[in-house]
Amino acid sequence: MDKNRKRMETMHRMRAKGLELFYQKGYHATSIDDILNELSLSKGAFYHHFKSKEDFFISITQNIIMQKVYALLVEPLAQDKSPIPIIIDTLNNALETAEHNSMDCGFMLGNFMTEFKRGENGVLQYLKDILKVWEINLISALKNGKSDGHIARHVNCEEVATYIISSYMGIRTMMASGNAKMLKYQYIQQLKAYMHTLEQEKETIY
Amino acid sequence: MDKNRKRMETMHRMRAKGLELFYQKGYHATSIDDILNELSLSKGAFYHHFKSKEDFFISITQNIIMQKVYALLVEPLAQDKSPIPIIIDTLNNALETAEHNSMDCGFMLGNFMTEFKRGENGVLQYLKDILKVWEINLISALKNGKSDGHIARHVNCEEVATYIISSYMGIRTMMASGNAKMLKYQYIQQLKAYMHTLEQEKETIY
DNA sequence: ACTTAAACCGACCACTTGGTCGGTTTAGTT
DNA sequence: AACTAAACCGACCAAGTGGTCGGTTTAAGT
Repeated sequence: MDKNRKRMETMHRMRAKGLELFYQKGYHATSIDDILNELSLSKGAFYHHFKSKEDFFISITQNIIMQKVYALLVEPLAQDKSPIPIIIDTLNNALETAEHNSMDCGFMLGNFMTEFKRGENGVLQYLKDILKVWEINLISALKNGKSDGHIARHVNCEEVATYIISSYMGIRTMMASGNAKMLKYQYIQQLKAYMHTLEQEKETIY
Repeated sequence: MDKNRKRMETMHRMRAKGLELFYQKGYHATSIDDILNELSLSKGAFYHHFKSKEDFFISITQNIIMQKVYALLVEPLAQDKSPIPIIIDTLNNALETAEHNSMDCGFMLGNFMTEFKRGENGVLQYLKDILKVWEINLISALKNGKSDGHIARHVNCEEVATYIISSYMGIRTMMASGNAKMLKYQYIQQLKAYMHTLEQEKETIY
């Protein structure tokens, strides 16, 4: 079935360009025609593949945004060493990517959560679910670090995960408004300081 | 001139309702008619007082948002004791307000900065300026704390301010998506832990 | 009472929006 | 080559959108 490949290809092109524009200009400020014009595709093609603008966005969320979050923030956590340097490196790398992307517009998940904050809308739940995956994996990495003696026993991993996520979401928003390089440096310095306070004191082990 | 009072009154009603709706639904998703209908005012009245939707929003920014940020985040910093409990209390209080407001939709400044992130737009600058005021006052409070021996000399106040602001912006975004109470608790616990690592060790003074 | 200038009204405009639909092209199947 | 079903086109629509403008009401100054 070559038809099916064509279908997938077209849908993917639409999703990729859709995400690009939604991310740059926001969901409400981006029209379907904006996307279609850049792809030289028609309304007919769009509504053949997606049943509405919202459905389209949800499809982007689950197909592309989810992957990006996994690749950038979740998978790097699965290394077999102390979670403290792992988390620092992961966030540092994520910010690096952002800093050197002149089109960076902040943390996708955070931006869209802000735009879809009004309750009833189904979209918000999908975004929250993805964030939850990150949170769970962060907590899990921290707990493993505790078992392995890298993190002090008194540390509350859930609290730490929340604190890390909040600071990351915030710094990404701030970086999107300019001065990314300095903000990133300042953030990472303090993240390091904070993370190292979670460390198991070496002396107390022996 | 009673005319002038009338003018101010009407403009203020428009701004207040405008901010309410912009904050709830977002700038692009809120039409001028939405605002006007709730106030039983007409397009004519609106464009008599404001030259455009954007001008209207800027006016809201400088008249209301700025005041709110001052009252909630800047002025409380001006107390004559260690900045560590001051900052903790200030943020705790700001989150308290948010938590008990069922209509809470996140950190206004952060939300609007996200929505206006595309450069050219003049609006972003006004928002950034307000955030800058908070930052400067935070730094200043921290530096005073250093002079007064409450904060260790090795602490980099600019970095700390950035880290505090980023975490606050992030947690507000997260709280707007539900579970506010627990998130607030977790955040404050870790904020305390972090802030206390900045403390001047009592022993070293004597 | 009359004037004047504001505050305000609401019909109107050009334009854009998300979405529809009858039709045409394209590519596998027989 | 004929058939079929998909992928795709583009004109069209109703419902808004931000913004305009000629007119009416209101209230202060004289």
